[in-house]
Amino acid sequence: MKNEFIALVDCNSFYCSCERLFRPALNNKPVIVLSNNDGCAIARTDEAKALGIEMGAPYFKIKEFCKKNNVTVFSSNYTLYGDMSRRVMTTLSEFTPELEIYSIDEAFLSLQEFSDKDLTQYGKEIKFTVFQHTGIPVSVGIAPTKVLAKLANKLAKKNKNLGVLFLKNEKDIEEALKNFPVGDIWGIGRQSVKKLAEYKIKSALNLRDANEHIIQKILTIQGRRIVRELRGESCINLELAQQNKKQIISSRSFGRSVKELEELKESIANHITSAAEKLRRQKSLTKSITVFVQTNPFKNVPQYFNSGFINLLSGTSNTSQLIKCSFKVLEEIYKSNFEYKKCGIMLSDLHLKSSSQLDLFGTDDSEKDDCQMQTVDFINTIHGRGSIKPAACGIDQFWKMLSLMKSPCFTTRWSELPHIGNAPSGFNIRR
DNA sequence: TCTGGGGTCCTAGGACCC
DNA sequence: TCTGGGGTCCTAGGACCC
Repeated sequence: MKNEFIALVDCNSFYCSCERLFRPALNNKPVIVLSNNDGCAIARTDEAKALGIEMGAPYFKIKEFCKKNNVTVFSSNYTLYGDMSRRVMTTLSEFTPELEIYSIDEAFLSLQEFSDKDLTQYGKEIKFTVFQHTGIPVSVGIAPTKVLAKLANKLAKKNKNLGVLFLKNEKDIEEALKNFPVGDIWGIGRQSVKKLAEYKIKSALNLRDANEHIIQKILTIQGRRIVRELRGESCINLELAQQNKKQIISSRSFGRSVKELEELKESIANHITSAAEKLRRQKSLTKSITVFVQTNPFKNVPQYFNSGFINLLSGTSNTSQLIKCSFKVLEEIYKSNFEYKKCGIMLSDLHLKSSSQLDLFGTDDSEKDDCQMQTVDFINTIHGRGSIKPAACGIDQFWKMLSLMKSPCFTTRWSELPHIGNAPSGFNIRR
């Protein structure tokens, strides 16, 4: 076996841990964080899991239960989580020259340069330092491949006291795979579990020892890669550079049902505005805009789901132009007399602005447009997101989502900073 | 009353070409 | 009247992830 190892560091119940930072009285208590619109539970502390609250449980179904069991409930506060994530990742980058930020609460670290170290000890150091710097508890899994590191991390999470697991040789790996359900492996979802069950493949060890060709037939090339990774052969590389997005989606459910075209337009304009900001941030242009609208599938009312798209001759990242195009599509797919619950947009066919071609017959307003957009982005950076935006976005935003239990943006807004002497009970003032 | 949102990769199948 | 075969490109949809 090669002497190269990868660590996966994963924050424990990340969103809940962020909320707890400022309410230490909630330590060791059940806490959950809800999705947008206060729809369902998307993060749970161990105490909440122990009470039987499932991932994705609709809040309206567990509301009473939470009240009865003193579960503290938060709406999601992505500004806070994003900021804490940045701090965690900065700390992690001190431990390796090669870091892949995999998601808001997870990162892979190449430990190639440290193979002479005691990696269990190194894992403990990582865990301790992240906690010291940010207050966020993490678990660390270390193994020869990404799939095995993910697996080690899951096992590390079960061992609260240590929270670090290093699979250093064949024996450790075999031991870990033996009782590990195949469905808990990274990349094996529900459909794959069903297919594998037909071949009596139930544990990670079964999968590792299965015939590669058969696995490729039933799970495509991705499945085959997983088998190899389980055998300790690395075939999923670390992605060190932040990749540009290949598509940008913005969509959201409404706080209430929406019927009028004008109302949908306002929402679509907002989606376009935020997607276009992201597009400009990565210095790209889009050539294809998709718009979709949808009624509430959980409600017993006439259902309608439709989407349409428009292809542009030349790429753009200009918000006004994108709004104009999206309205055209929306008008085509809109039908009156439906109660809409959700709508959204997708920008695809993205390419770097530097490599774009001009529309042969179009007039080139791009310089003027660029200047205007740069000014808008600049003002919003200085004065906060949404300080200025197109009139089409509306002002009162009646359709806006619910977020009734949101914590303040402690770390990113001066106005929401905790005050000494005026703090809620159990408040922790941090530097 | 109340069920998230944003992404990627892979494959099958159609369109088209020679 | 004949009703091939191989190649490429594109897209929709499935599956999966956090």
